[in-house]
Amino acid sequence: MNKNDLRVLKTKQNIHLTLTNLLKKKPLPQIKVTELCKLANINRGTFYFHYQEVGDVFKEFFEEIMMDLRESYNEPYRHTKYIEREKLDPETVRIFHHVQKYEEFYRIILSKEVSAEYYYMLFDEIRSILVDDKHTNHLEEDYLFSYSSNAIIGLIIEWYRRDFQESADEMNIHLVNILKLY
Amino acid sequence: MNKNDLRVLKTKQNIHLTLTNLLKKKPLPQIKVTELCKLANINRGTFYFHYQEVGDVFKEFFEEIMMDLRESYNEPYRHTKYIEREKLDPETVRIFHHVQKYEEFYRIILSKEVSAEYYYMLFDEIRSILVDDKHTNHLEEDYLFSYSSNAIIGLIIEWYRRDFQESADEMNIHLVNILKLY
DNA sequence: TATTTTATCGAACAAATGTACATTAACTAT
DNA sequence: ATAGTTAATGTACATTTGTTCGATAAAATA
Repeated sequence: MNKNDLRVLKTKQNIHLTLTNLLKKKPLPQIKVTELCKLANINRGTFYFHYQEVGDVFKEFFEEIMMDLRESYNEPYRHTKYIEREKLDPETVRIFHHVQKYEEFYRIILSKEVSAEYYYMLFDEIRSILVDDKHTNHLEEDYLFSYSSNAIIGLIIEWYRRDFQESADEMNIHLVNILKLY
Repeated sequence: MNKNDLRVLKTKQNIHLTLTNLLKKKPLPQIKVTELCKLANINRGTFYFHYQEVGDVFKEFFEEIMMDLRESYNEPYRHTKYIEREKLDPETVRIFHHVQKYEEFYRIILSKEVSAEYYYMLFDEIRSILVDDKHTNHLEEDYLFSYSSNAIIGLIIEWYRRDFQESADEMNIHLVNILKLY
């Protein structure tokens, strides 16, 4: 299977587009392979040639989102000459803006109906970003990274459950307050 | 459907036992309704009379675990609205001991293959424990609760990924160190 | 004990899954 | 432009799902 083959590109692009449209109408777990293929006008065997389940298509969207997440985090560092930081400065955190940008996707990622796999993909991404900031093999800090990463996701979960009504800037303020006060 | 009917009790007990045995052989998502019913010697229609999917049976196990969690969650969380550093005593934090007690279940709950629903059930339980003694409608603290709850789950995730090799007491030390040092 | 209630069974059904294979059409490389 | 490659198709099949329904056996109740 050559991913540069025009037929493959065309098929995948077709599937991506169809899934995007379907996601506007119904939640991910309710979208069947049969339905997706019928709407995309491709053979069901073709789908199984590329993927195992509908969730695998969504994972390809996920990759792009995680790239943007990483870029969002590094963004403030590009505009400062003080690259070395002892700690994450909440005021420079862009993660909430990133979530807002991909709000519709995060509504799916954070919904309880989907596989937990997406959650852990998000967790791993945030965690590795924190780790990259400060290289260490110390066990205590390994736990700290998992603690901090998931704490931030905890804020995102709360934000999601409040239907993203607050702005990303307000979320940053929440984070700063929590870190300063407690 | 009368849950006190002996036939119901017998059927559910049968299904519970069969699922427990199956979980020793294969992960939850691979267990089919058909397979479960065949082994339990019950009609598939009977299963659908009580549940919608295999995961619903697992949720009944979950209820018991969450009850034990609530009982295990003693000081220093009970009388504080957040994790207060000064009052932390590793001896009094029982959540890691609780996880260790139900280790085999948490291996399922925290596995990426299952539905995210279990994760949020755990999240909600821990969060409500934090909230219970401090009734407040203050927005800032709502976020703090979600932040703290998920931070602790972050530690449990890291522990799970290290195959629960450390003791519950050692996990307590990690938690205390993180709260004191950072 | 007799009567009523209802959980369970067995069978049937449409729909979706997952896989397999020969054929066809689209693409690549020369 | 041609030949070789392979993605995509169409078809088939066994399995699972989710639901329905009448019959039956087991339980509740009086």
